[in-house]
Amino acid sequence: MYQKRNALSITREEDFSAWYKEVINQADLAELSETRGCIVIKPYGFSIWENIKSILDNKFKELGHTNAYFPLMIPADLFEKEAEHVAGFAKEMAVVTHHRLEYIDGKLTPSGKLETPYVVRPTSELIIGKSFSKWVKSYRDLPLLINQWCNVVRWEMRPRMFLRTAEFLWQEGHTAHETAEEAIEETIRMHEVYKWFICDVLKLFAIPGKKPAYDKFAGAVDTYTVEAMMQDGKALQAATSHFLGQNFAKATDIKYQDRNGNIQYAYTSSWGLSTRIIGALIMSHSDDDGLNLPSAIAPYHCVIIPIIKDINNKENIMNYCNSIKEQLSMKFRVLIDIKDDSPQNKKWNYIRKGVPFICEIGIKEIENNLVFFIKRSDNLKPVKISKEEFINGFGKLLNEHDNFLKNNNENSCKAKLIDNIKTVEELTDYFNKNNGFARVKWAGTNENLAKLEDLSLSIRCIPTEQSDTLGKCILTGKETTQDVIVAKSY
RNA sequence: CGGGAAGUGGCUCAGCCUGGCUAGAGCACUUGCUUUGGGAGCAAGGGGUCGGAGGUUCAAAUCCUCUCUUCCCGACCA
Repeated sequence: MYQKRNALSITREEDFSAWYKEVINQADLAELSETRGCIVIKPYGFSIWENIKSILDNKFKELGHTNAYFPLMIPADLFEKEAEHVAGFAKEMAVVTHHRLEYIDGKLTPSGKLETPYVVRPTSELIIGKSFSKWVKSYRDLPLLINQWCNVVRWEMRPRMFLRTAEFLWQEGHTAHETAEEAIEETIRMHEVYKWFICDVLKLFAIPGKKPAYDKFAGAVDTYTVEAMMQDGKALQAATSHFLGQNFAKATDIKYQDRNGNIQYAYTSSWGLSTRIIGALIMSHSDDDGLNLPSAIAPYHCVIIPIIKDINNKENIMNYCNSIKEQLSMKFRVLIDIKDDSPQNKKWNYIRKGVPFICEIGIKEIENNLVFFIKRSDNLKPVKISKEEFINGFGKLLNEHDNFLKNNNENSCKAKLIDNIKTVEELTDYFNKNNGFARVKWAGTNENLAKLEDLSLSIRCIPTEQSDTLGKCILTGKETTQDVIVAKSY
């Protein structure tokens, strides 16, 4: 006798953004902090980030990059060197102006004003460029392939957990090259890495492409983006890679002597992925029962809940659980939850945390050499199979889990990917009732962009895969072959 | 940053309009007993000074001013 109910108290249908917060809350990923606009990433949430970090870090190293660390605070005047760059970030910089606190009238007051203020890095092109300028003398020093895992600060006006916080964690890769071709090649290589990570590893639905010129990174020549679609049809910029040309090399004086003995400016690239991707994971795979995680980054692949009704069976049951764990632990992340709590509570907690497989092991399983488990991704389907079958087939089960997530997400997103819109009127019509990605023609000029802004829409990217068919620009009517993706975004 | 809403035990909220007994409820927590394979029940118990500062008043969670924070819409945002 039970009532069918969801693990969360609110559904996506009722209120998507309240649901989003509830998923985070119930899965114990993060909480608001004492500091405005900043979150505390709790252990379970952080272990997801650690898994993300470890996969990407290995990939970066495989491709020849090495990690280094640069200062958190950047002399503010360094930003004067790159006009476009500073214009892009000036409005959201935290500025350090004092180096001391004093009690004045019983209140802690900043004192010791700095001659030159510092900004807390919003990104590190300039400070890293300054180091590069010392490290690069000859073409033999190139390419220089550096990555940094760190935090950055952008004073955002409207914070949202993981999606937009004043401080966030990310990696930023910075490279310097002899030629523009090599720097572009590197930019695209890293763009491809992100595409692989986002689509193949995290199983998100995303469209890779280039940013329109007016929307590229401040100071870049070209920006490549992976635009992921969330369940509500909105776009989330999941990772970007920038070809910086010689702009930052000139600003920070990265010069080298080329093969002919001439002094040249290097060509640079930069690329980054942040904790925002955790927001994308939540908004792509989670459901009304909470989080649902792809195996690559799930803190636990399997949680085993011992069901001990009779204390005399405890040892037998624990031995059985341990033997399953031991055999799976070679390849998989397994937890036996021995906390003193009811098995039902445990189960529903792990459902909300998105553990792919939750096993319940009691005397019935032992007597019949079985494993009872539920599949998180398959509508909490209960399954009973032999212990050997479970252990030997666990890799396959995880694959199924991942495929289920991928297909489920892909199907729901593809339904929101439309390509039959030809006019602003049709666009208005569609977005009045729906959200999604509209693939439309755009001639590439900045005319009439306000028509999109009025609909709270923007050009998310110029997809790498183009249809190469001729059509009329949705904004100007000019003939063009160029396809772009138009959507609302986070 | 503009418009709107809200801050009361860990969480969700009632009380405020019309100031006045000891500030309430549900969930969570603790203890005990009975339970346990689709979210257990009963009983007892612990925990809040009402975001902060100032003001009005004999008296403030309640009225006034300022301030901080959060949420929603927008602008902004690689």
